[in-house]
Amino acid sequence: MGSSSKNLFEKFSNDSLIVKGQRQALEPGFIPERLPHREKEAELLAEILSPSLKNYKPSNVIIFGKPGVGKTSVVKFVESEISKAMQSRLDSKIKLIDINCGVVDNPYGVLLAVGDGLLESWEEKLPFTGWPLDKLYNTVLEKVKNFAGITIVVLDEIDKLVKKSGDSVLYQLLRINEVTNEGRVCLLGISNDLRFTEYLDPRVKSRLIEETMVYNPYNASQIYDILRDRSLYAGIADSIDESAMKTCAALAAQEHGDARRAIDMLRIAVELTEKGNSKRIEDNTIYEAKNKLERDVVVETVSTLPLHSKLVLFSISLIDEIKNGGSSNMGEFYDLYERIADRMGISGLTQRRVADIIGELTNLGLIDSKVQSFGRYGRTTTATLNYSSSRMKDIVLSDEVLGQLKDVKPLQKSLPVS
DNA sequence: CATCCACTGGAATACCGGGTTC
DNA sequence: GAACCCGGTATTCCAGTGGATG
Repeated sequence: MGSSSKNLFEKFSNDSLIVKGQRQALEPGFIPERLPHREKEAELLAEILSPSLKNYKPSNVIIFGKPGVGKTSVVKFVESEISKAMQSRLDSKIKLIDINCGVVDNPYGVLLAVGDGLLESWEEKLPFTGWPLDKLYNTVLEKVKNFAGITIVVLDEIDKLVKKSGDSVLYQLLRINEVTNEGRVCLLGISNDLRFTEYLDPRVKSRLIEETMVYNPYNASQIYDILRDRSLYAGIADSIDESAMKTCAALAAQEHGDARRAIDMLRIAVELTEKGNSKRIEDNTIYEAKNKLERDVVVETVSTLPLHSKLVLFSISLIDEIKNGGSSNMGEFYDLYERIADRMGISGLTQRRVADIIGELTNLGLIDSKVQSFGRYGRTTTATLNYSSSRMKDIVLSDEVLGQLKDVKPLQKSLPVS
């Protein structure tokens, strides 16, 4: 590489022309001290959880709301307030345990996280696999008893956990309070999906959902206030056009009132402006940022796909290409997929599995798919690409292993016109 | 209303990482 | 430390099902 005398990081560490405050205020994980338009929610949640300060078990709570409506922020905020309040009350014993069920979505993992959360500093961590579940459960139970305080378990994206692994862990955690009086467990669930409770056993449901809160999407002016607040933290308020901020808020409001998205857009707009050595963020910077964000999301999701999913996507792209944007059915893309896998010396998955992969790709928004029935002639799943086939191909082919497919063309077999 | 294709749910299998037992 | 137990994950295997059309 270059051997310039400059330090590699020099050009990155220069003071920004735009960001004069905390840059983290524009990052996804940032928890501000103020929560514009969520003050009441934070207060209510604090009220619900307040018995814990007096060593009583608070009601279990579920918070519902679409992505980016401040659920996690409110919870994190209230958590930190509880921690602060605890310091002035020596009589309260509270343990806060955060579990992201998007990452940990199986019973073992959840129990493990609770157990590890209750670990005394000198204790060894629990094994992350190997133990029978009941043994793990019993150790966790012991730890709850030993702690003899209020253990608040926050289950972010709890709907994912339930959809994947059922409600058995929830049942176990809830049961702790019936098995012992030394130490209480309080569950706080956060869910994107209003209907996930349908998957719950009625007994779990009634005990888990003692309180519910529903957070509504933000409207444009609320998002504007949030952006304004963040831009103050980040010290960029002077560098951004009023109308750019409004545009940013309006764009995000259109998409389900997702404040996270608005902040992402703002952050990218800042980065673009810095790269362009410009000093002001204007309307068009926001539009650029929006495009970049969308591109990045597609690249990110496609490039992290498992090999076979990529192959399936690639097959659909190829067919899309030769059909000039047409959709393809299971017969077509499965056939092609098998040939491609064969050519790479990989054994192809069964059609059953590919059907599931189609479902996954559809959930990710990369393709659209639906089952079509042709009556007497059976039925099939048809898939349509949501992005241009050339772009999709490029992204898939950027995979190390898949680069060798650059020259692959689908054999021009009989492709029935739909 | 039978028919046809493949969709679909669930059980079965294989494999992995890691603890436990003797 | 070999053999076995345990739970998780990925995939296959199999049988039952769906639904428009002819």
